[in-house]
Amino acid sequence: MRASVPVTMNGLKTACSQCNLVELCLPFGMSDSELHQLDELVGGRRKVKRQQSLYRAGDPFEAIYAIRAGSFKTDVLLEDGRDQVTGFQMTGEILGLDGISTESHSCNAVALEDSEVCVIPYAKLEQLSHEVEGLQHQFHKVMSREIVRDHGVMMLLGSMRAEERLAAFLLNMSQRFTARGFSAAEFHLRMTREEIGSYLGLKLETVSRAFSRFQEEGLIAVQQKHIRLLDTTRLRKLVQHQTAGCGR
Amino acid sequence: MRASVPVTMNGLKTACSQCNLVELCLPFGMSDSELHQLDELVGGRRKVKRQQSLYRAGDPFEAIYAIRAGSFKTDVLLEDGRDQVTGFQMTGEILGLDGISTESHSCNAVALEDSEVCVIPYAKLEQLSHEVEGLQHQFHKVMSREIVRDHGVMMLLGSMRAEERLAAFLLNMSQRFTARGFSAAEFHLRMTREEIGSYLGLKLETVSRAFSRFQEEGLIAVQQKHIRLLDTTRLRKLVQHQTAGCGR
DNA sequence: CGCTTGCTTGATACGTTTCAACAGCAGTGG
DNA sequence: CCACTGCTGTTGAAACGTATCAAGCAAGCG
Repeated sequence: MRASVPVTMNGLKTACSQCNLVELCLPFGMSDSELHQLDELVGGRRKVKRQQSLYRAGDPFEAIYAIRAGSFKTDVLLEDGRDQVTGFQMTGEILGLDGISTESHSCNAVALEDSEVCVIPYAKLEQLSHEVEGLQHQFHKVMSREIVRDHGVMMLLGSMRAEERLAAFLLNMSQRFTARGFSAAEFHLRMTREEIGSYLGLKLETVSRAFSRFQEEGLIAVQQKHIRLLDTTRLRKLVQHQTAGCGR
Repeated sequence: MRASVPVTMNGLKTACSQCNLVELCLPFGMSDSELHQLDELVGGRRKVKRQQSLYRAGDPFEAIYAIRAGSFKTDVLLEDGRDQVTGFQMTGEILGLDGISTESHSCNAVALEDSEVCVIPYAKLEQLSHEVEGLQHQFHKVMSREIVRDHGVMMLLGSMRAEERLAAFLLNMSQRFTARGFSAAEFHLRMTREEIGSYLGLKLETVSRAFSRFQEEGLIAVQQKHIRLLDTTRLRKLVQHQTAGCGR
């Protein structure tokens, strides 16, 4: 067993075994003894200020990142200026998996608020995967989960209407806040209407209108970025396309 | 080194070292010696007839599949009957990665023509990943590539118009046929207009109209499912949104 | 305080869906 | 062999949802 645990400049331990996010993060489900074997996994921490990027498309791929605090968005840019937000990430979630395939990142990861990540050098992850039973499997699960989530977004973008998309988005957010010990019914969105719109394949005005409509109908209470879900049952029904339906 | 190589009922070898699809498939980039270590990887082959499914959403996850011959689509179904094609897969591509996360499949994989896959038991893959340097990394690349591809589809669904989507689809198809040694300019689509539409987030009529429009403008020649690309340059420009653009 | 940024709301324009009719082709069976 | 049937694809006209353009409001900040 190792004697020392890596320490950041500010003196904080970076060991997974000391982290309270284990059950949300890469080491989920691993035994205590396995957890201690991961002490070396994290190369260090990195702070990222709001609006700054953790990595940009084209950057060489060297590490993946576990969000320790704060939140991020990932987006892809087209030459003509259009961009598409491909996801929002919260604490415990893993960033940078897109980089493995070409050894350079294919999207930008931008902090939505002042944030901090654990840097997990990919070489170290591969190496430890050989030694620590369970790490490999857990890592595969993380990647697979990202694929499944992306399929969900494709479903949303490909076959839902504006209000259904927003309802699905809000319920997804609520569920993820809940998993982190926050209120399921009341939360603060860190992203702008434009970013939500980009993620949902809508213009910001459409997002705004959908918010207003939900509020009129008593489904939610909106105050800028602060959201309260008032009727999750009806919200859930919306996603499943109760409405007679036509248009797109 | 092993003496015997697994053999299917019809007497065909299932070893990757004997397969002509290596450079498209999971073992891509591996050394000859590594390749021989993979002889045990493939548990067997399985034939899937047109319209039949390789696995269905909810099925327990046990193996991933490498397409040996033929092609597939994957799709997700919503309770209300709507479905979304999440991808089309060709020879050498890997199916079933979505199942790792929850240990059960989250989508359906349906053969677009009579096809055959190599069954790769996931337990065996995990085990061999420990032994064979390079397999683990290659597998990660395959998963990462799927994530990157999905982001591309999200971009397409979220911020392109009908004709841009179809152009992107055709160019993608062309590129994949080329990688398999087929003509880049002339190919046969295995999927219906409805399936293309579902994948692109459009109705089949819209897909049909876009095909007709491309034909009128001399970009392509369409005969049912047989497509000839006549002007890939202009097709490529279309994707990059040359058109002034409004609407969605 | 004026400035900027993010959000809301309205009127109009546009692209895609919807509904509907029809054509082409394959498979079936009289 | 040729109706018959079902499936896939094409095309047109109208309806609908979302984008666009534009104006105004609220909040945050130097």
